[in-house]
Amino acid sequence: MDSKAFISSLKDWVGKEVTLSGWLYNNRPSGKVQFLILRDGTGLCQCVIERGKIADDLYDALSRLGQESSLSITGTVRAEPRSPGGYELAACGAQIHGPATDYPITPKEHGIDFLLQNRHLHLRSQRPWCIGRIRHTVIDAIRRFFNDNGFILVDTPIFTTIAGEGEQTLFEVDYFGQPLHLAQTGQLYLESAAMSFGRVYCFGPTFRAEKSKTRRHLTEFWMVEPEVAYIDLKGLLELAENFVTSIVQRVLKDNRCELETLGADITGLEKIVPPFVRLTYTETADILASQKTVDFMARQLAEFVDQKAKYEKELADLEAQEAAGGLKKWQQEKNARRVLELRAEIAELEIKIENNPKHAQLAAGFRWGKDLGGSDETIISLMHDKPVFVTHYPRDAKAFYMKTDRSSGKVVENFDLLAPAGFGEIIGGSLREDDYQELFKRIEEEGYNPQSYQWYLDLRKYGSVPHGGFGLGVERTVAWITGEKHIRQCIAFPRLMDKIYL
RNA sequence: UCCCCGAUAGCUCAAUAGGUAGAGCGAGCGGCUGUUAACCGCUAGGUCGCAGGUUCGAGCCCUGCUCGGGGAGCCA
Repeated sequence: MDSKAFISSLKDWVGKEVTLSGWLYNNRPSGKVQFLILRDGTGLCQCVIERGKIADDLYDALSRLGQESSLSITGTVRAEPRSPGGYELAACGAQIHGPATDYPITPKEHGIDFLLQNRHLHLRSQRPWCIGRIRHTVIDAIRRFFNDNGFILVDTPIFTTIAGEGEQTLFEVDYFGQPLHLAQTGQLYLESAAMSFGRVYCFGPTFRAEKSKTRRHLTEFWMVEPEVAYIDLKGLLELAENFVTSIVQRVLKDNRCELETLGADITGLEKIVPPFVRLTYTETADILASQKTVDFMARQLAEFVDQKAKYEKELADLEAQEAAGGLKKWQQEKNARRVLELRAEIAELEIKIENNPKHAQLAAGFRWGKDLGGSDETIISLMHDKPVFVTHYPRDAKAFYMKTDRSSGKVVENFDLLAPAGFGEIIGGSLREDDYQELFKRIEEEGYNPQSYQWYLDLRKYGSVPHGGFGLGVERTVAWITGEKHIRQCIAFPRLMDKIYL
């Protein structure tokens, strides 16, 4: 008797006969035995097919089967360290469902454009699979954290009339003849819900028409936003650090295997526990313009140059070996692979070497009053191995709804959270201006029409309370945790500036 | 909107100083009892992004365009 099983639970089936259904990941046939790697969505398993144990014509059909053909294999489970998941299947039967030929994505390297053109298939590959599973954990941890801490979920509208940040980064839509735009934040709606439930959060897609072609930007991304009544900035920072810590700890617990496959910095993630670093904007500005940063950037540059020289030497050595000849075929192959890796690393370093002086110059020229740029955030986050809160930005550089710090008048009670090791911003948040007159003034200063904000102003008219919240970008969080360089890999179907593949 | 880089076989990349295009993978066929992006042999596969120009001769040099990558601004 055989039973249906999933690869992730094979440890419970050792010695028993089961049927696995999935897709062919790779096949290594030989005359008398073939090793067939099956993936079923829960993992990879090596299936051993011996000639004689199954019908000859089935054996031959299997050996000719193309990558990603769908099939079921029946066999006995046994522990086998040489199999990807630690267990293998000694096959006694198989059924081919959908043979595939010429699957475009091979086990070799591909360029990013090709992979995005084939994103519908690329999702089956190891890296997207690992990242997708971690994303699932991150989202589950987010919901659990808020649900377990007394937050009520409020779904805010996607078609909206109201702008959170500046007015220029919105996607306009024609709503039965009326111009509307896609939500770039649920925050303003959430503030009114917080006055009902006390602690609320919203979680959904967010749309921004920013023309940013960088590895940190998508035009459609997922953001979770908590909003809390009766909270001060100190409380908000504590909430944020407990929140981020809970996400990281959950991934460490549930997805260690995926993190290892991806080559993520697990020891770095293990350091993510409260308290995080706290800096004010003013302190940050001083650091950026200081000799410390000049030295830091110089040291970074020297490291890059040094590393590049090392890679170049290795590359030259490999090429010399190649030219000398006499290498075994497999050694040539291995070298060729390393050469590709080295070229990619060198290209990456060249970009860093090129950007370093520009970023150093931007930092050195930093003057109080400017918003922190992406490169400035990178520098600060590179200096720490824990997340960094930067608080109290200049009022003029920030959105109208942020609460002016009453002790200075020039800064707002806000914060950004920078993920460590150079990743940069994953959270932006603030206390909200809760005084009617102050808020009205700010709306006018920004040139907005107060009438559009009538209901928002109402919240300050009827029982206003100190309150605040923040937004965490899911893809950025996933990219930081997984060590993925580009956030387009952290969502199944990314929307990029000027580009939608599928 | 601005700055930098790139486009050669289905894929990833080579082509020294301008001299009529190569490798690996993938595909097809054959071989191999345990492989780990297996290995060995053979076969097929290219209008060098597009349009001009320089030259006896252009993948390589020049101009324009298209597409892609990275970065600045802005931000999650």
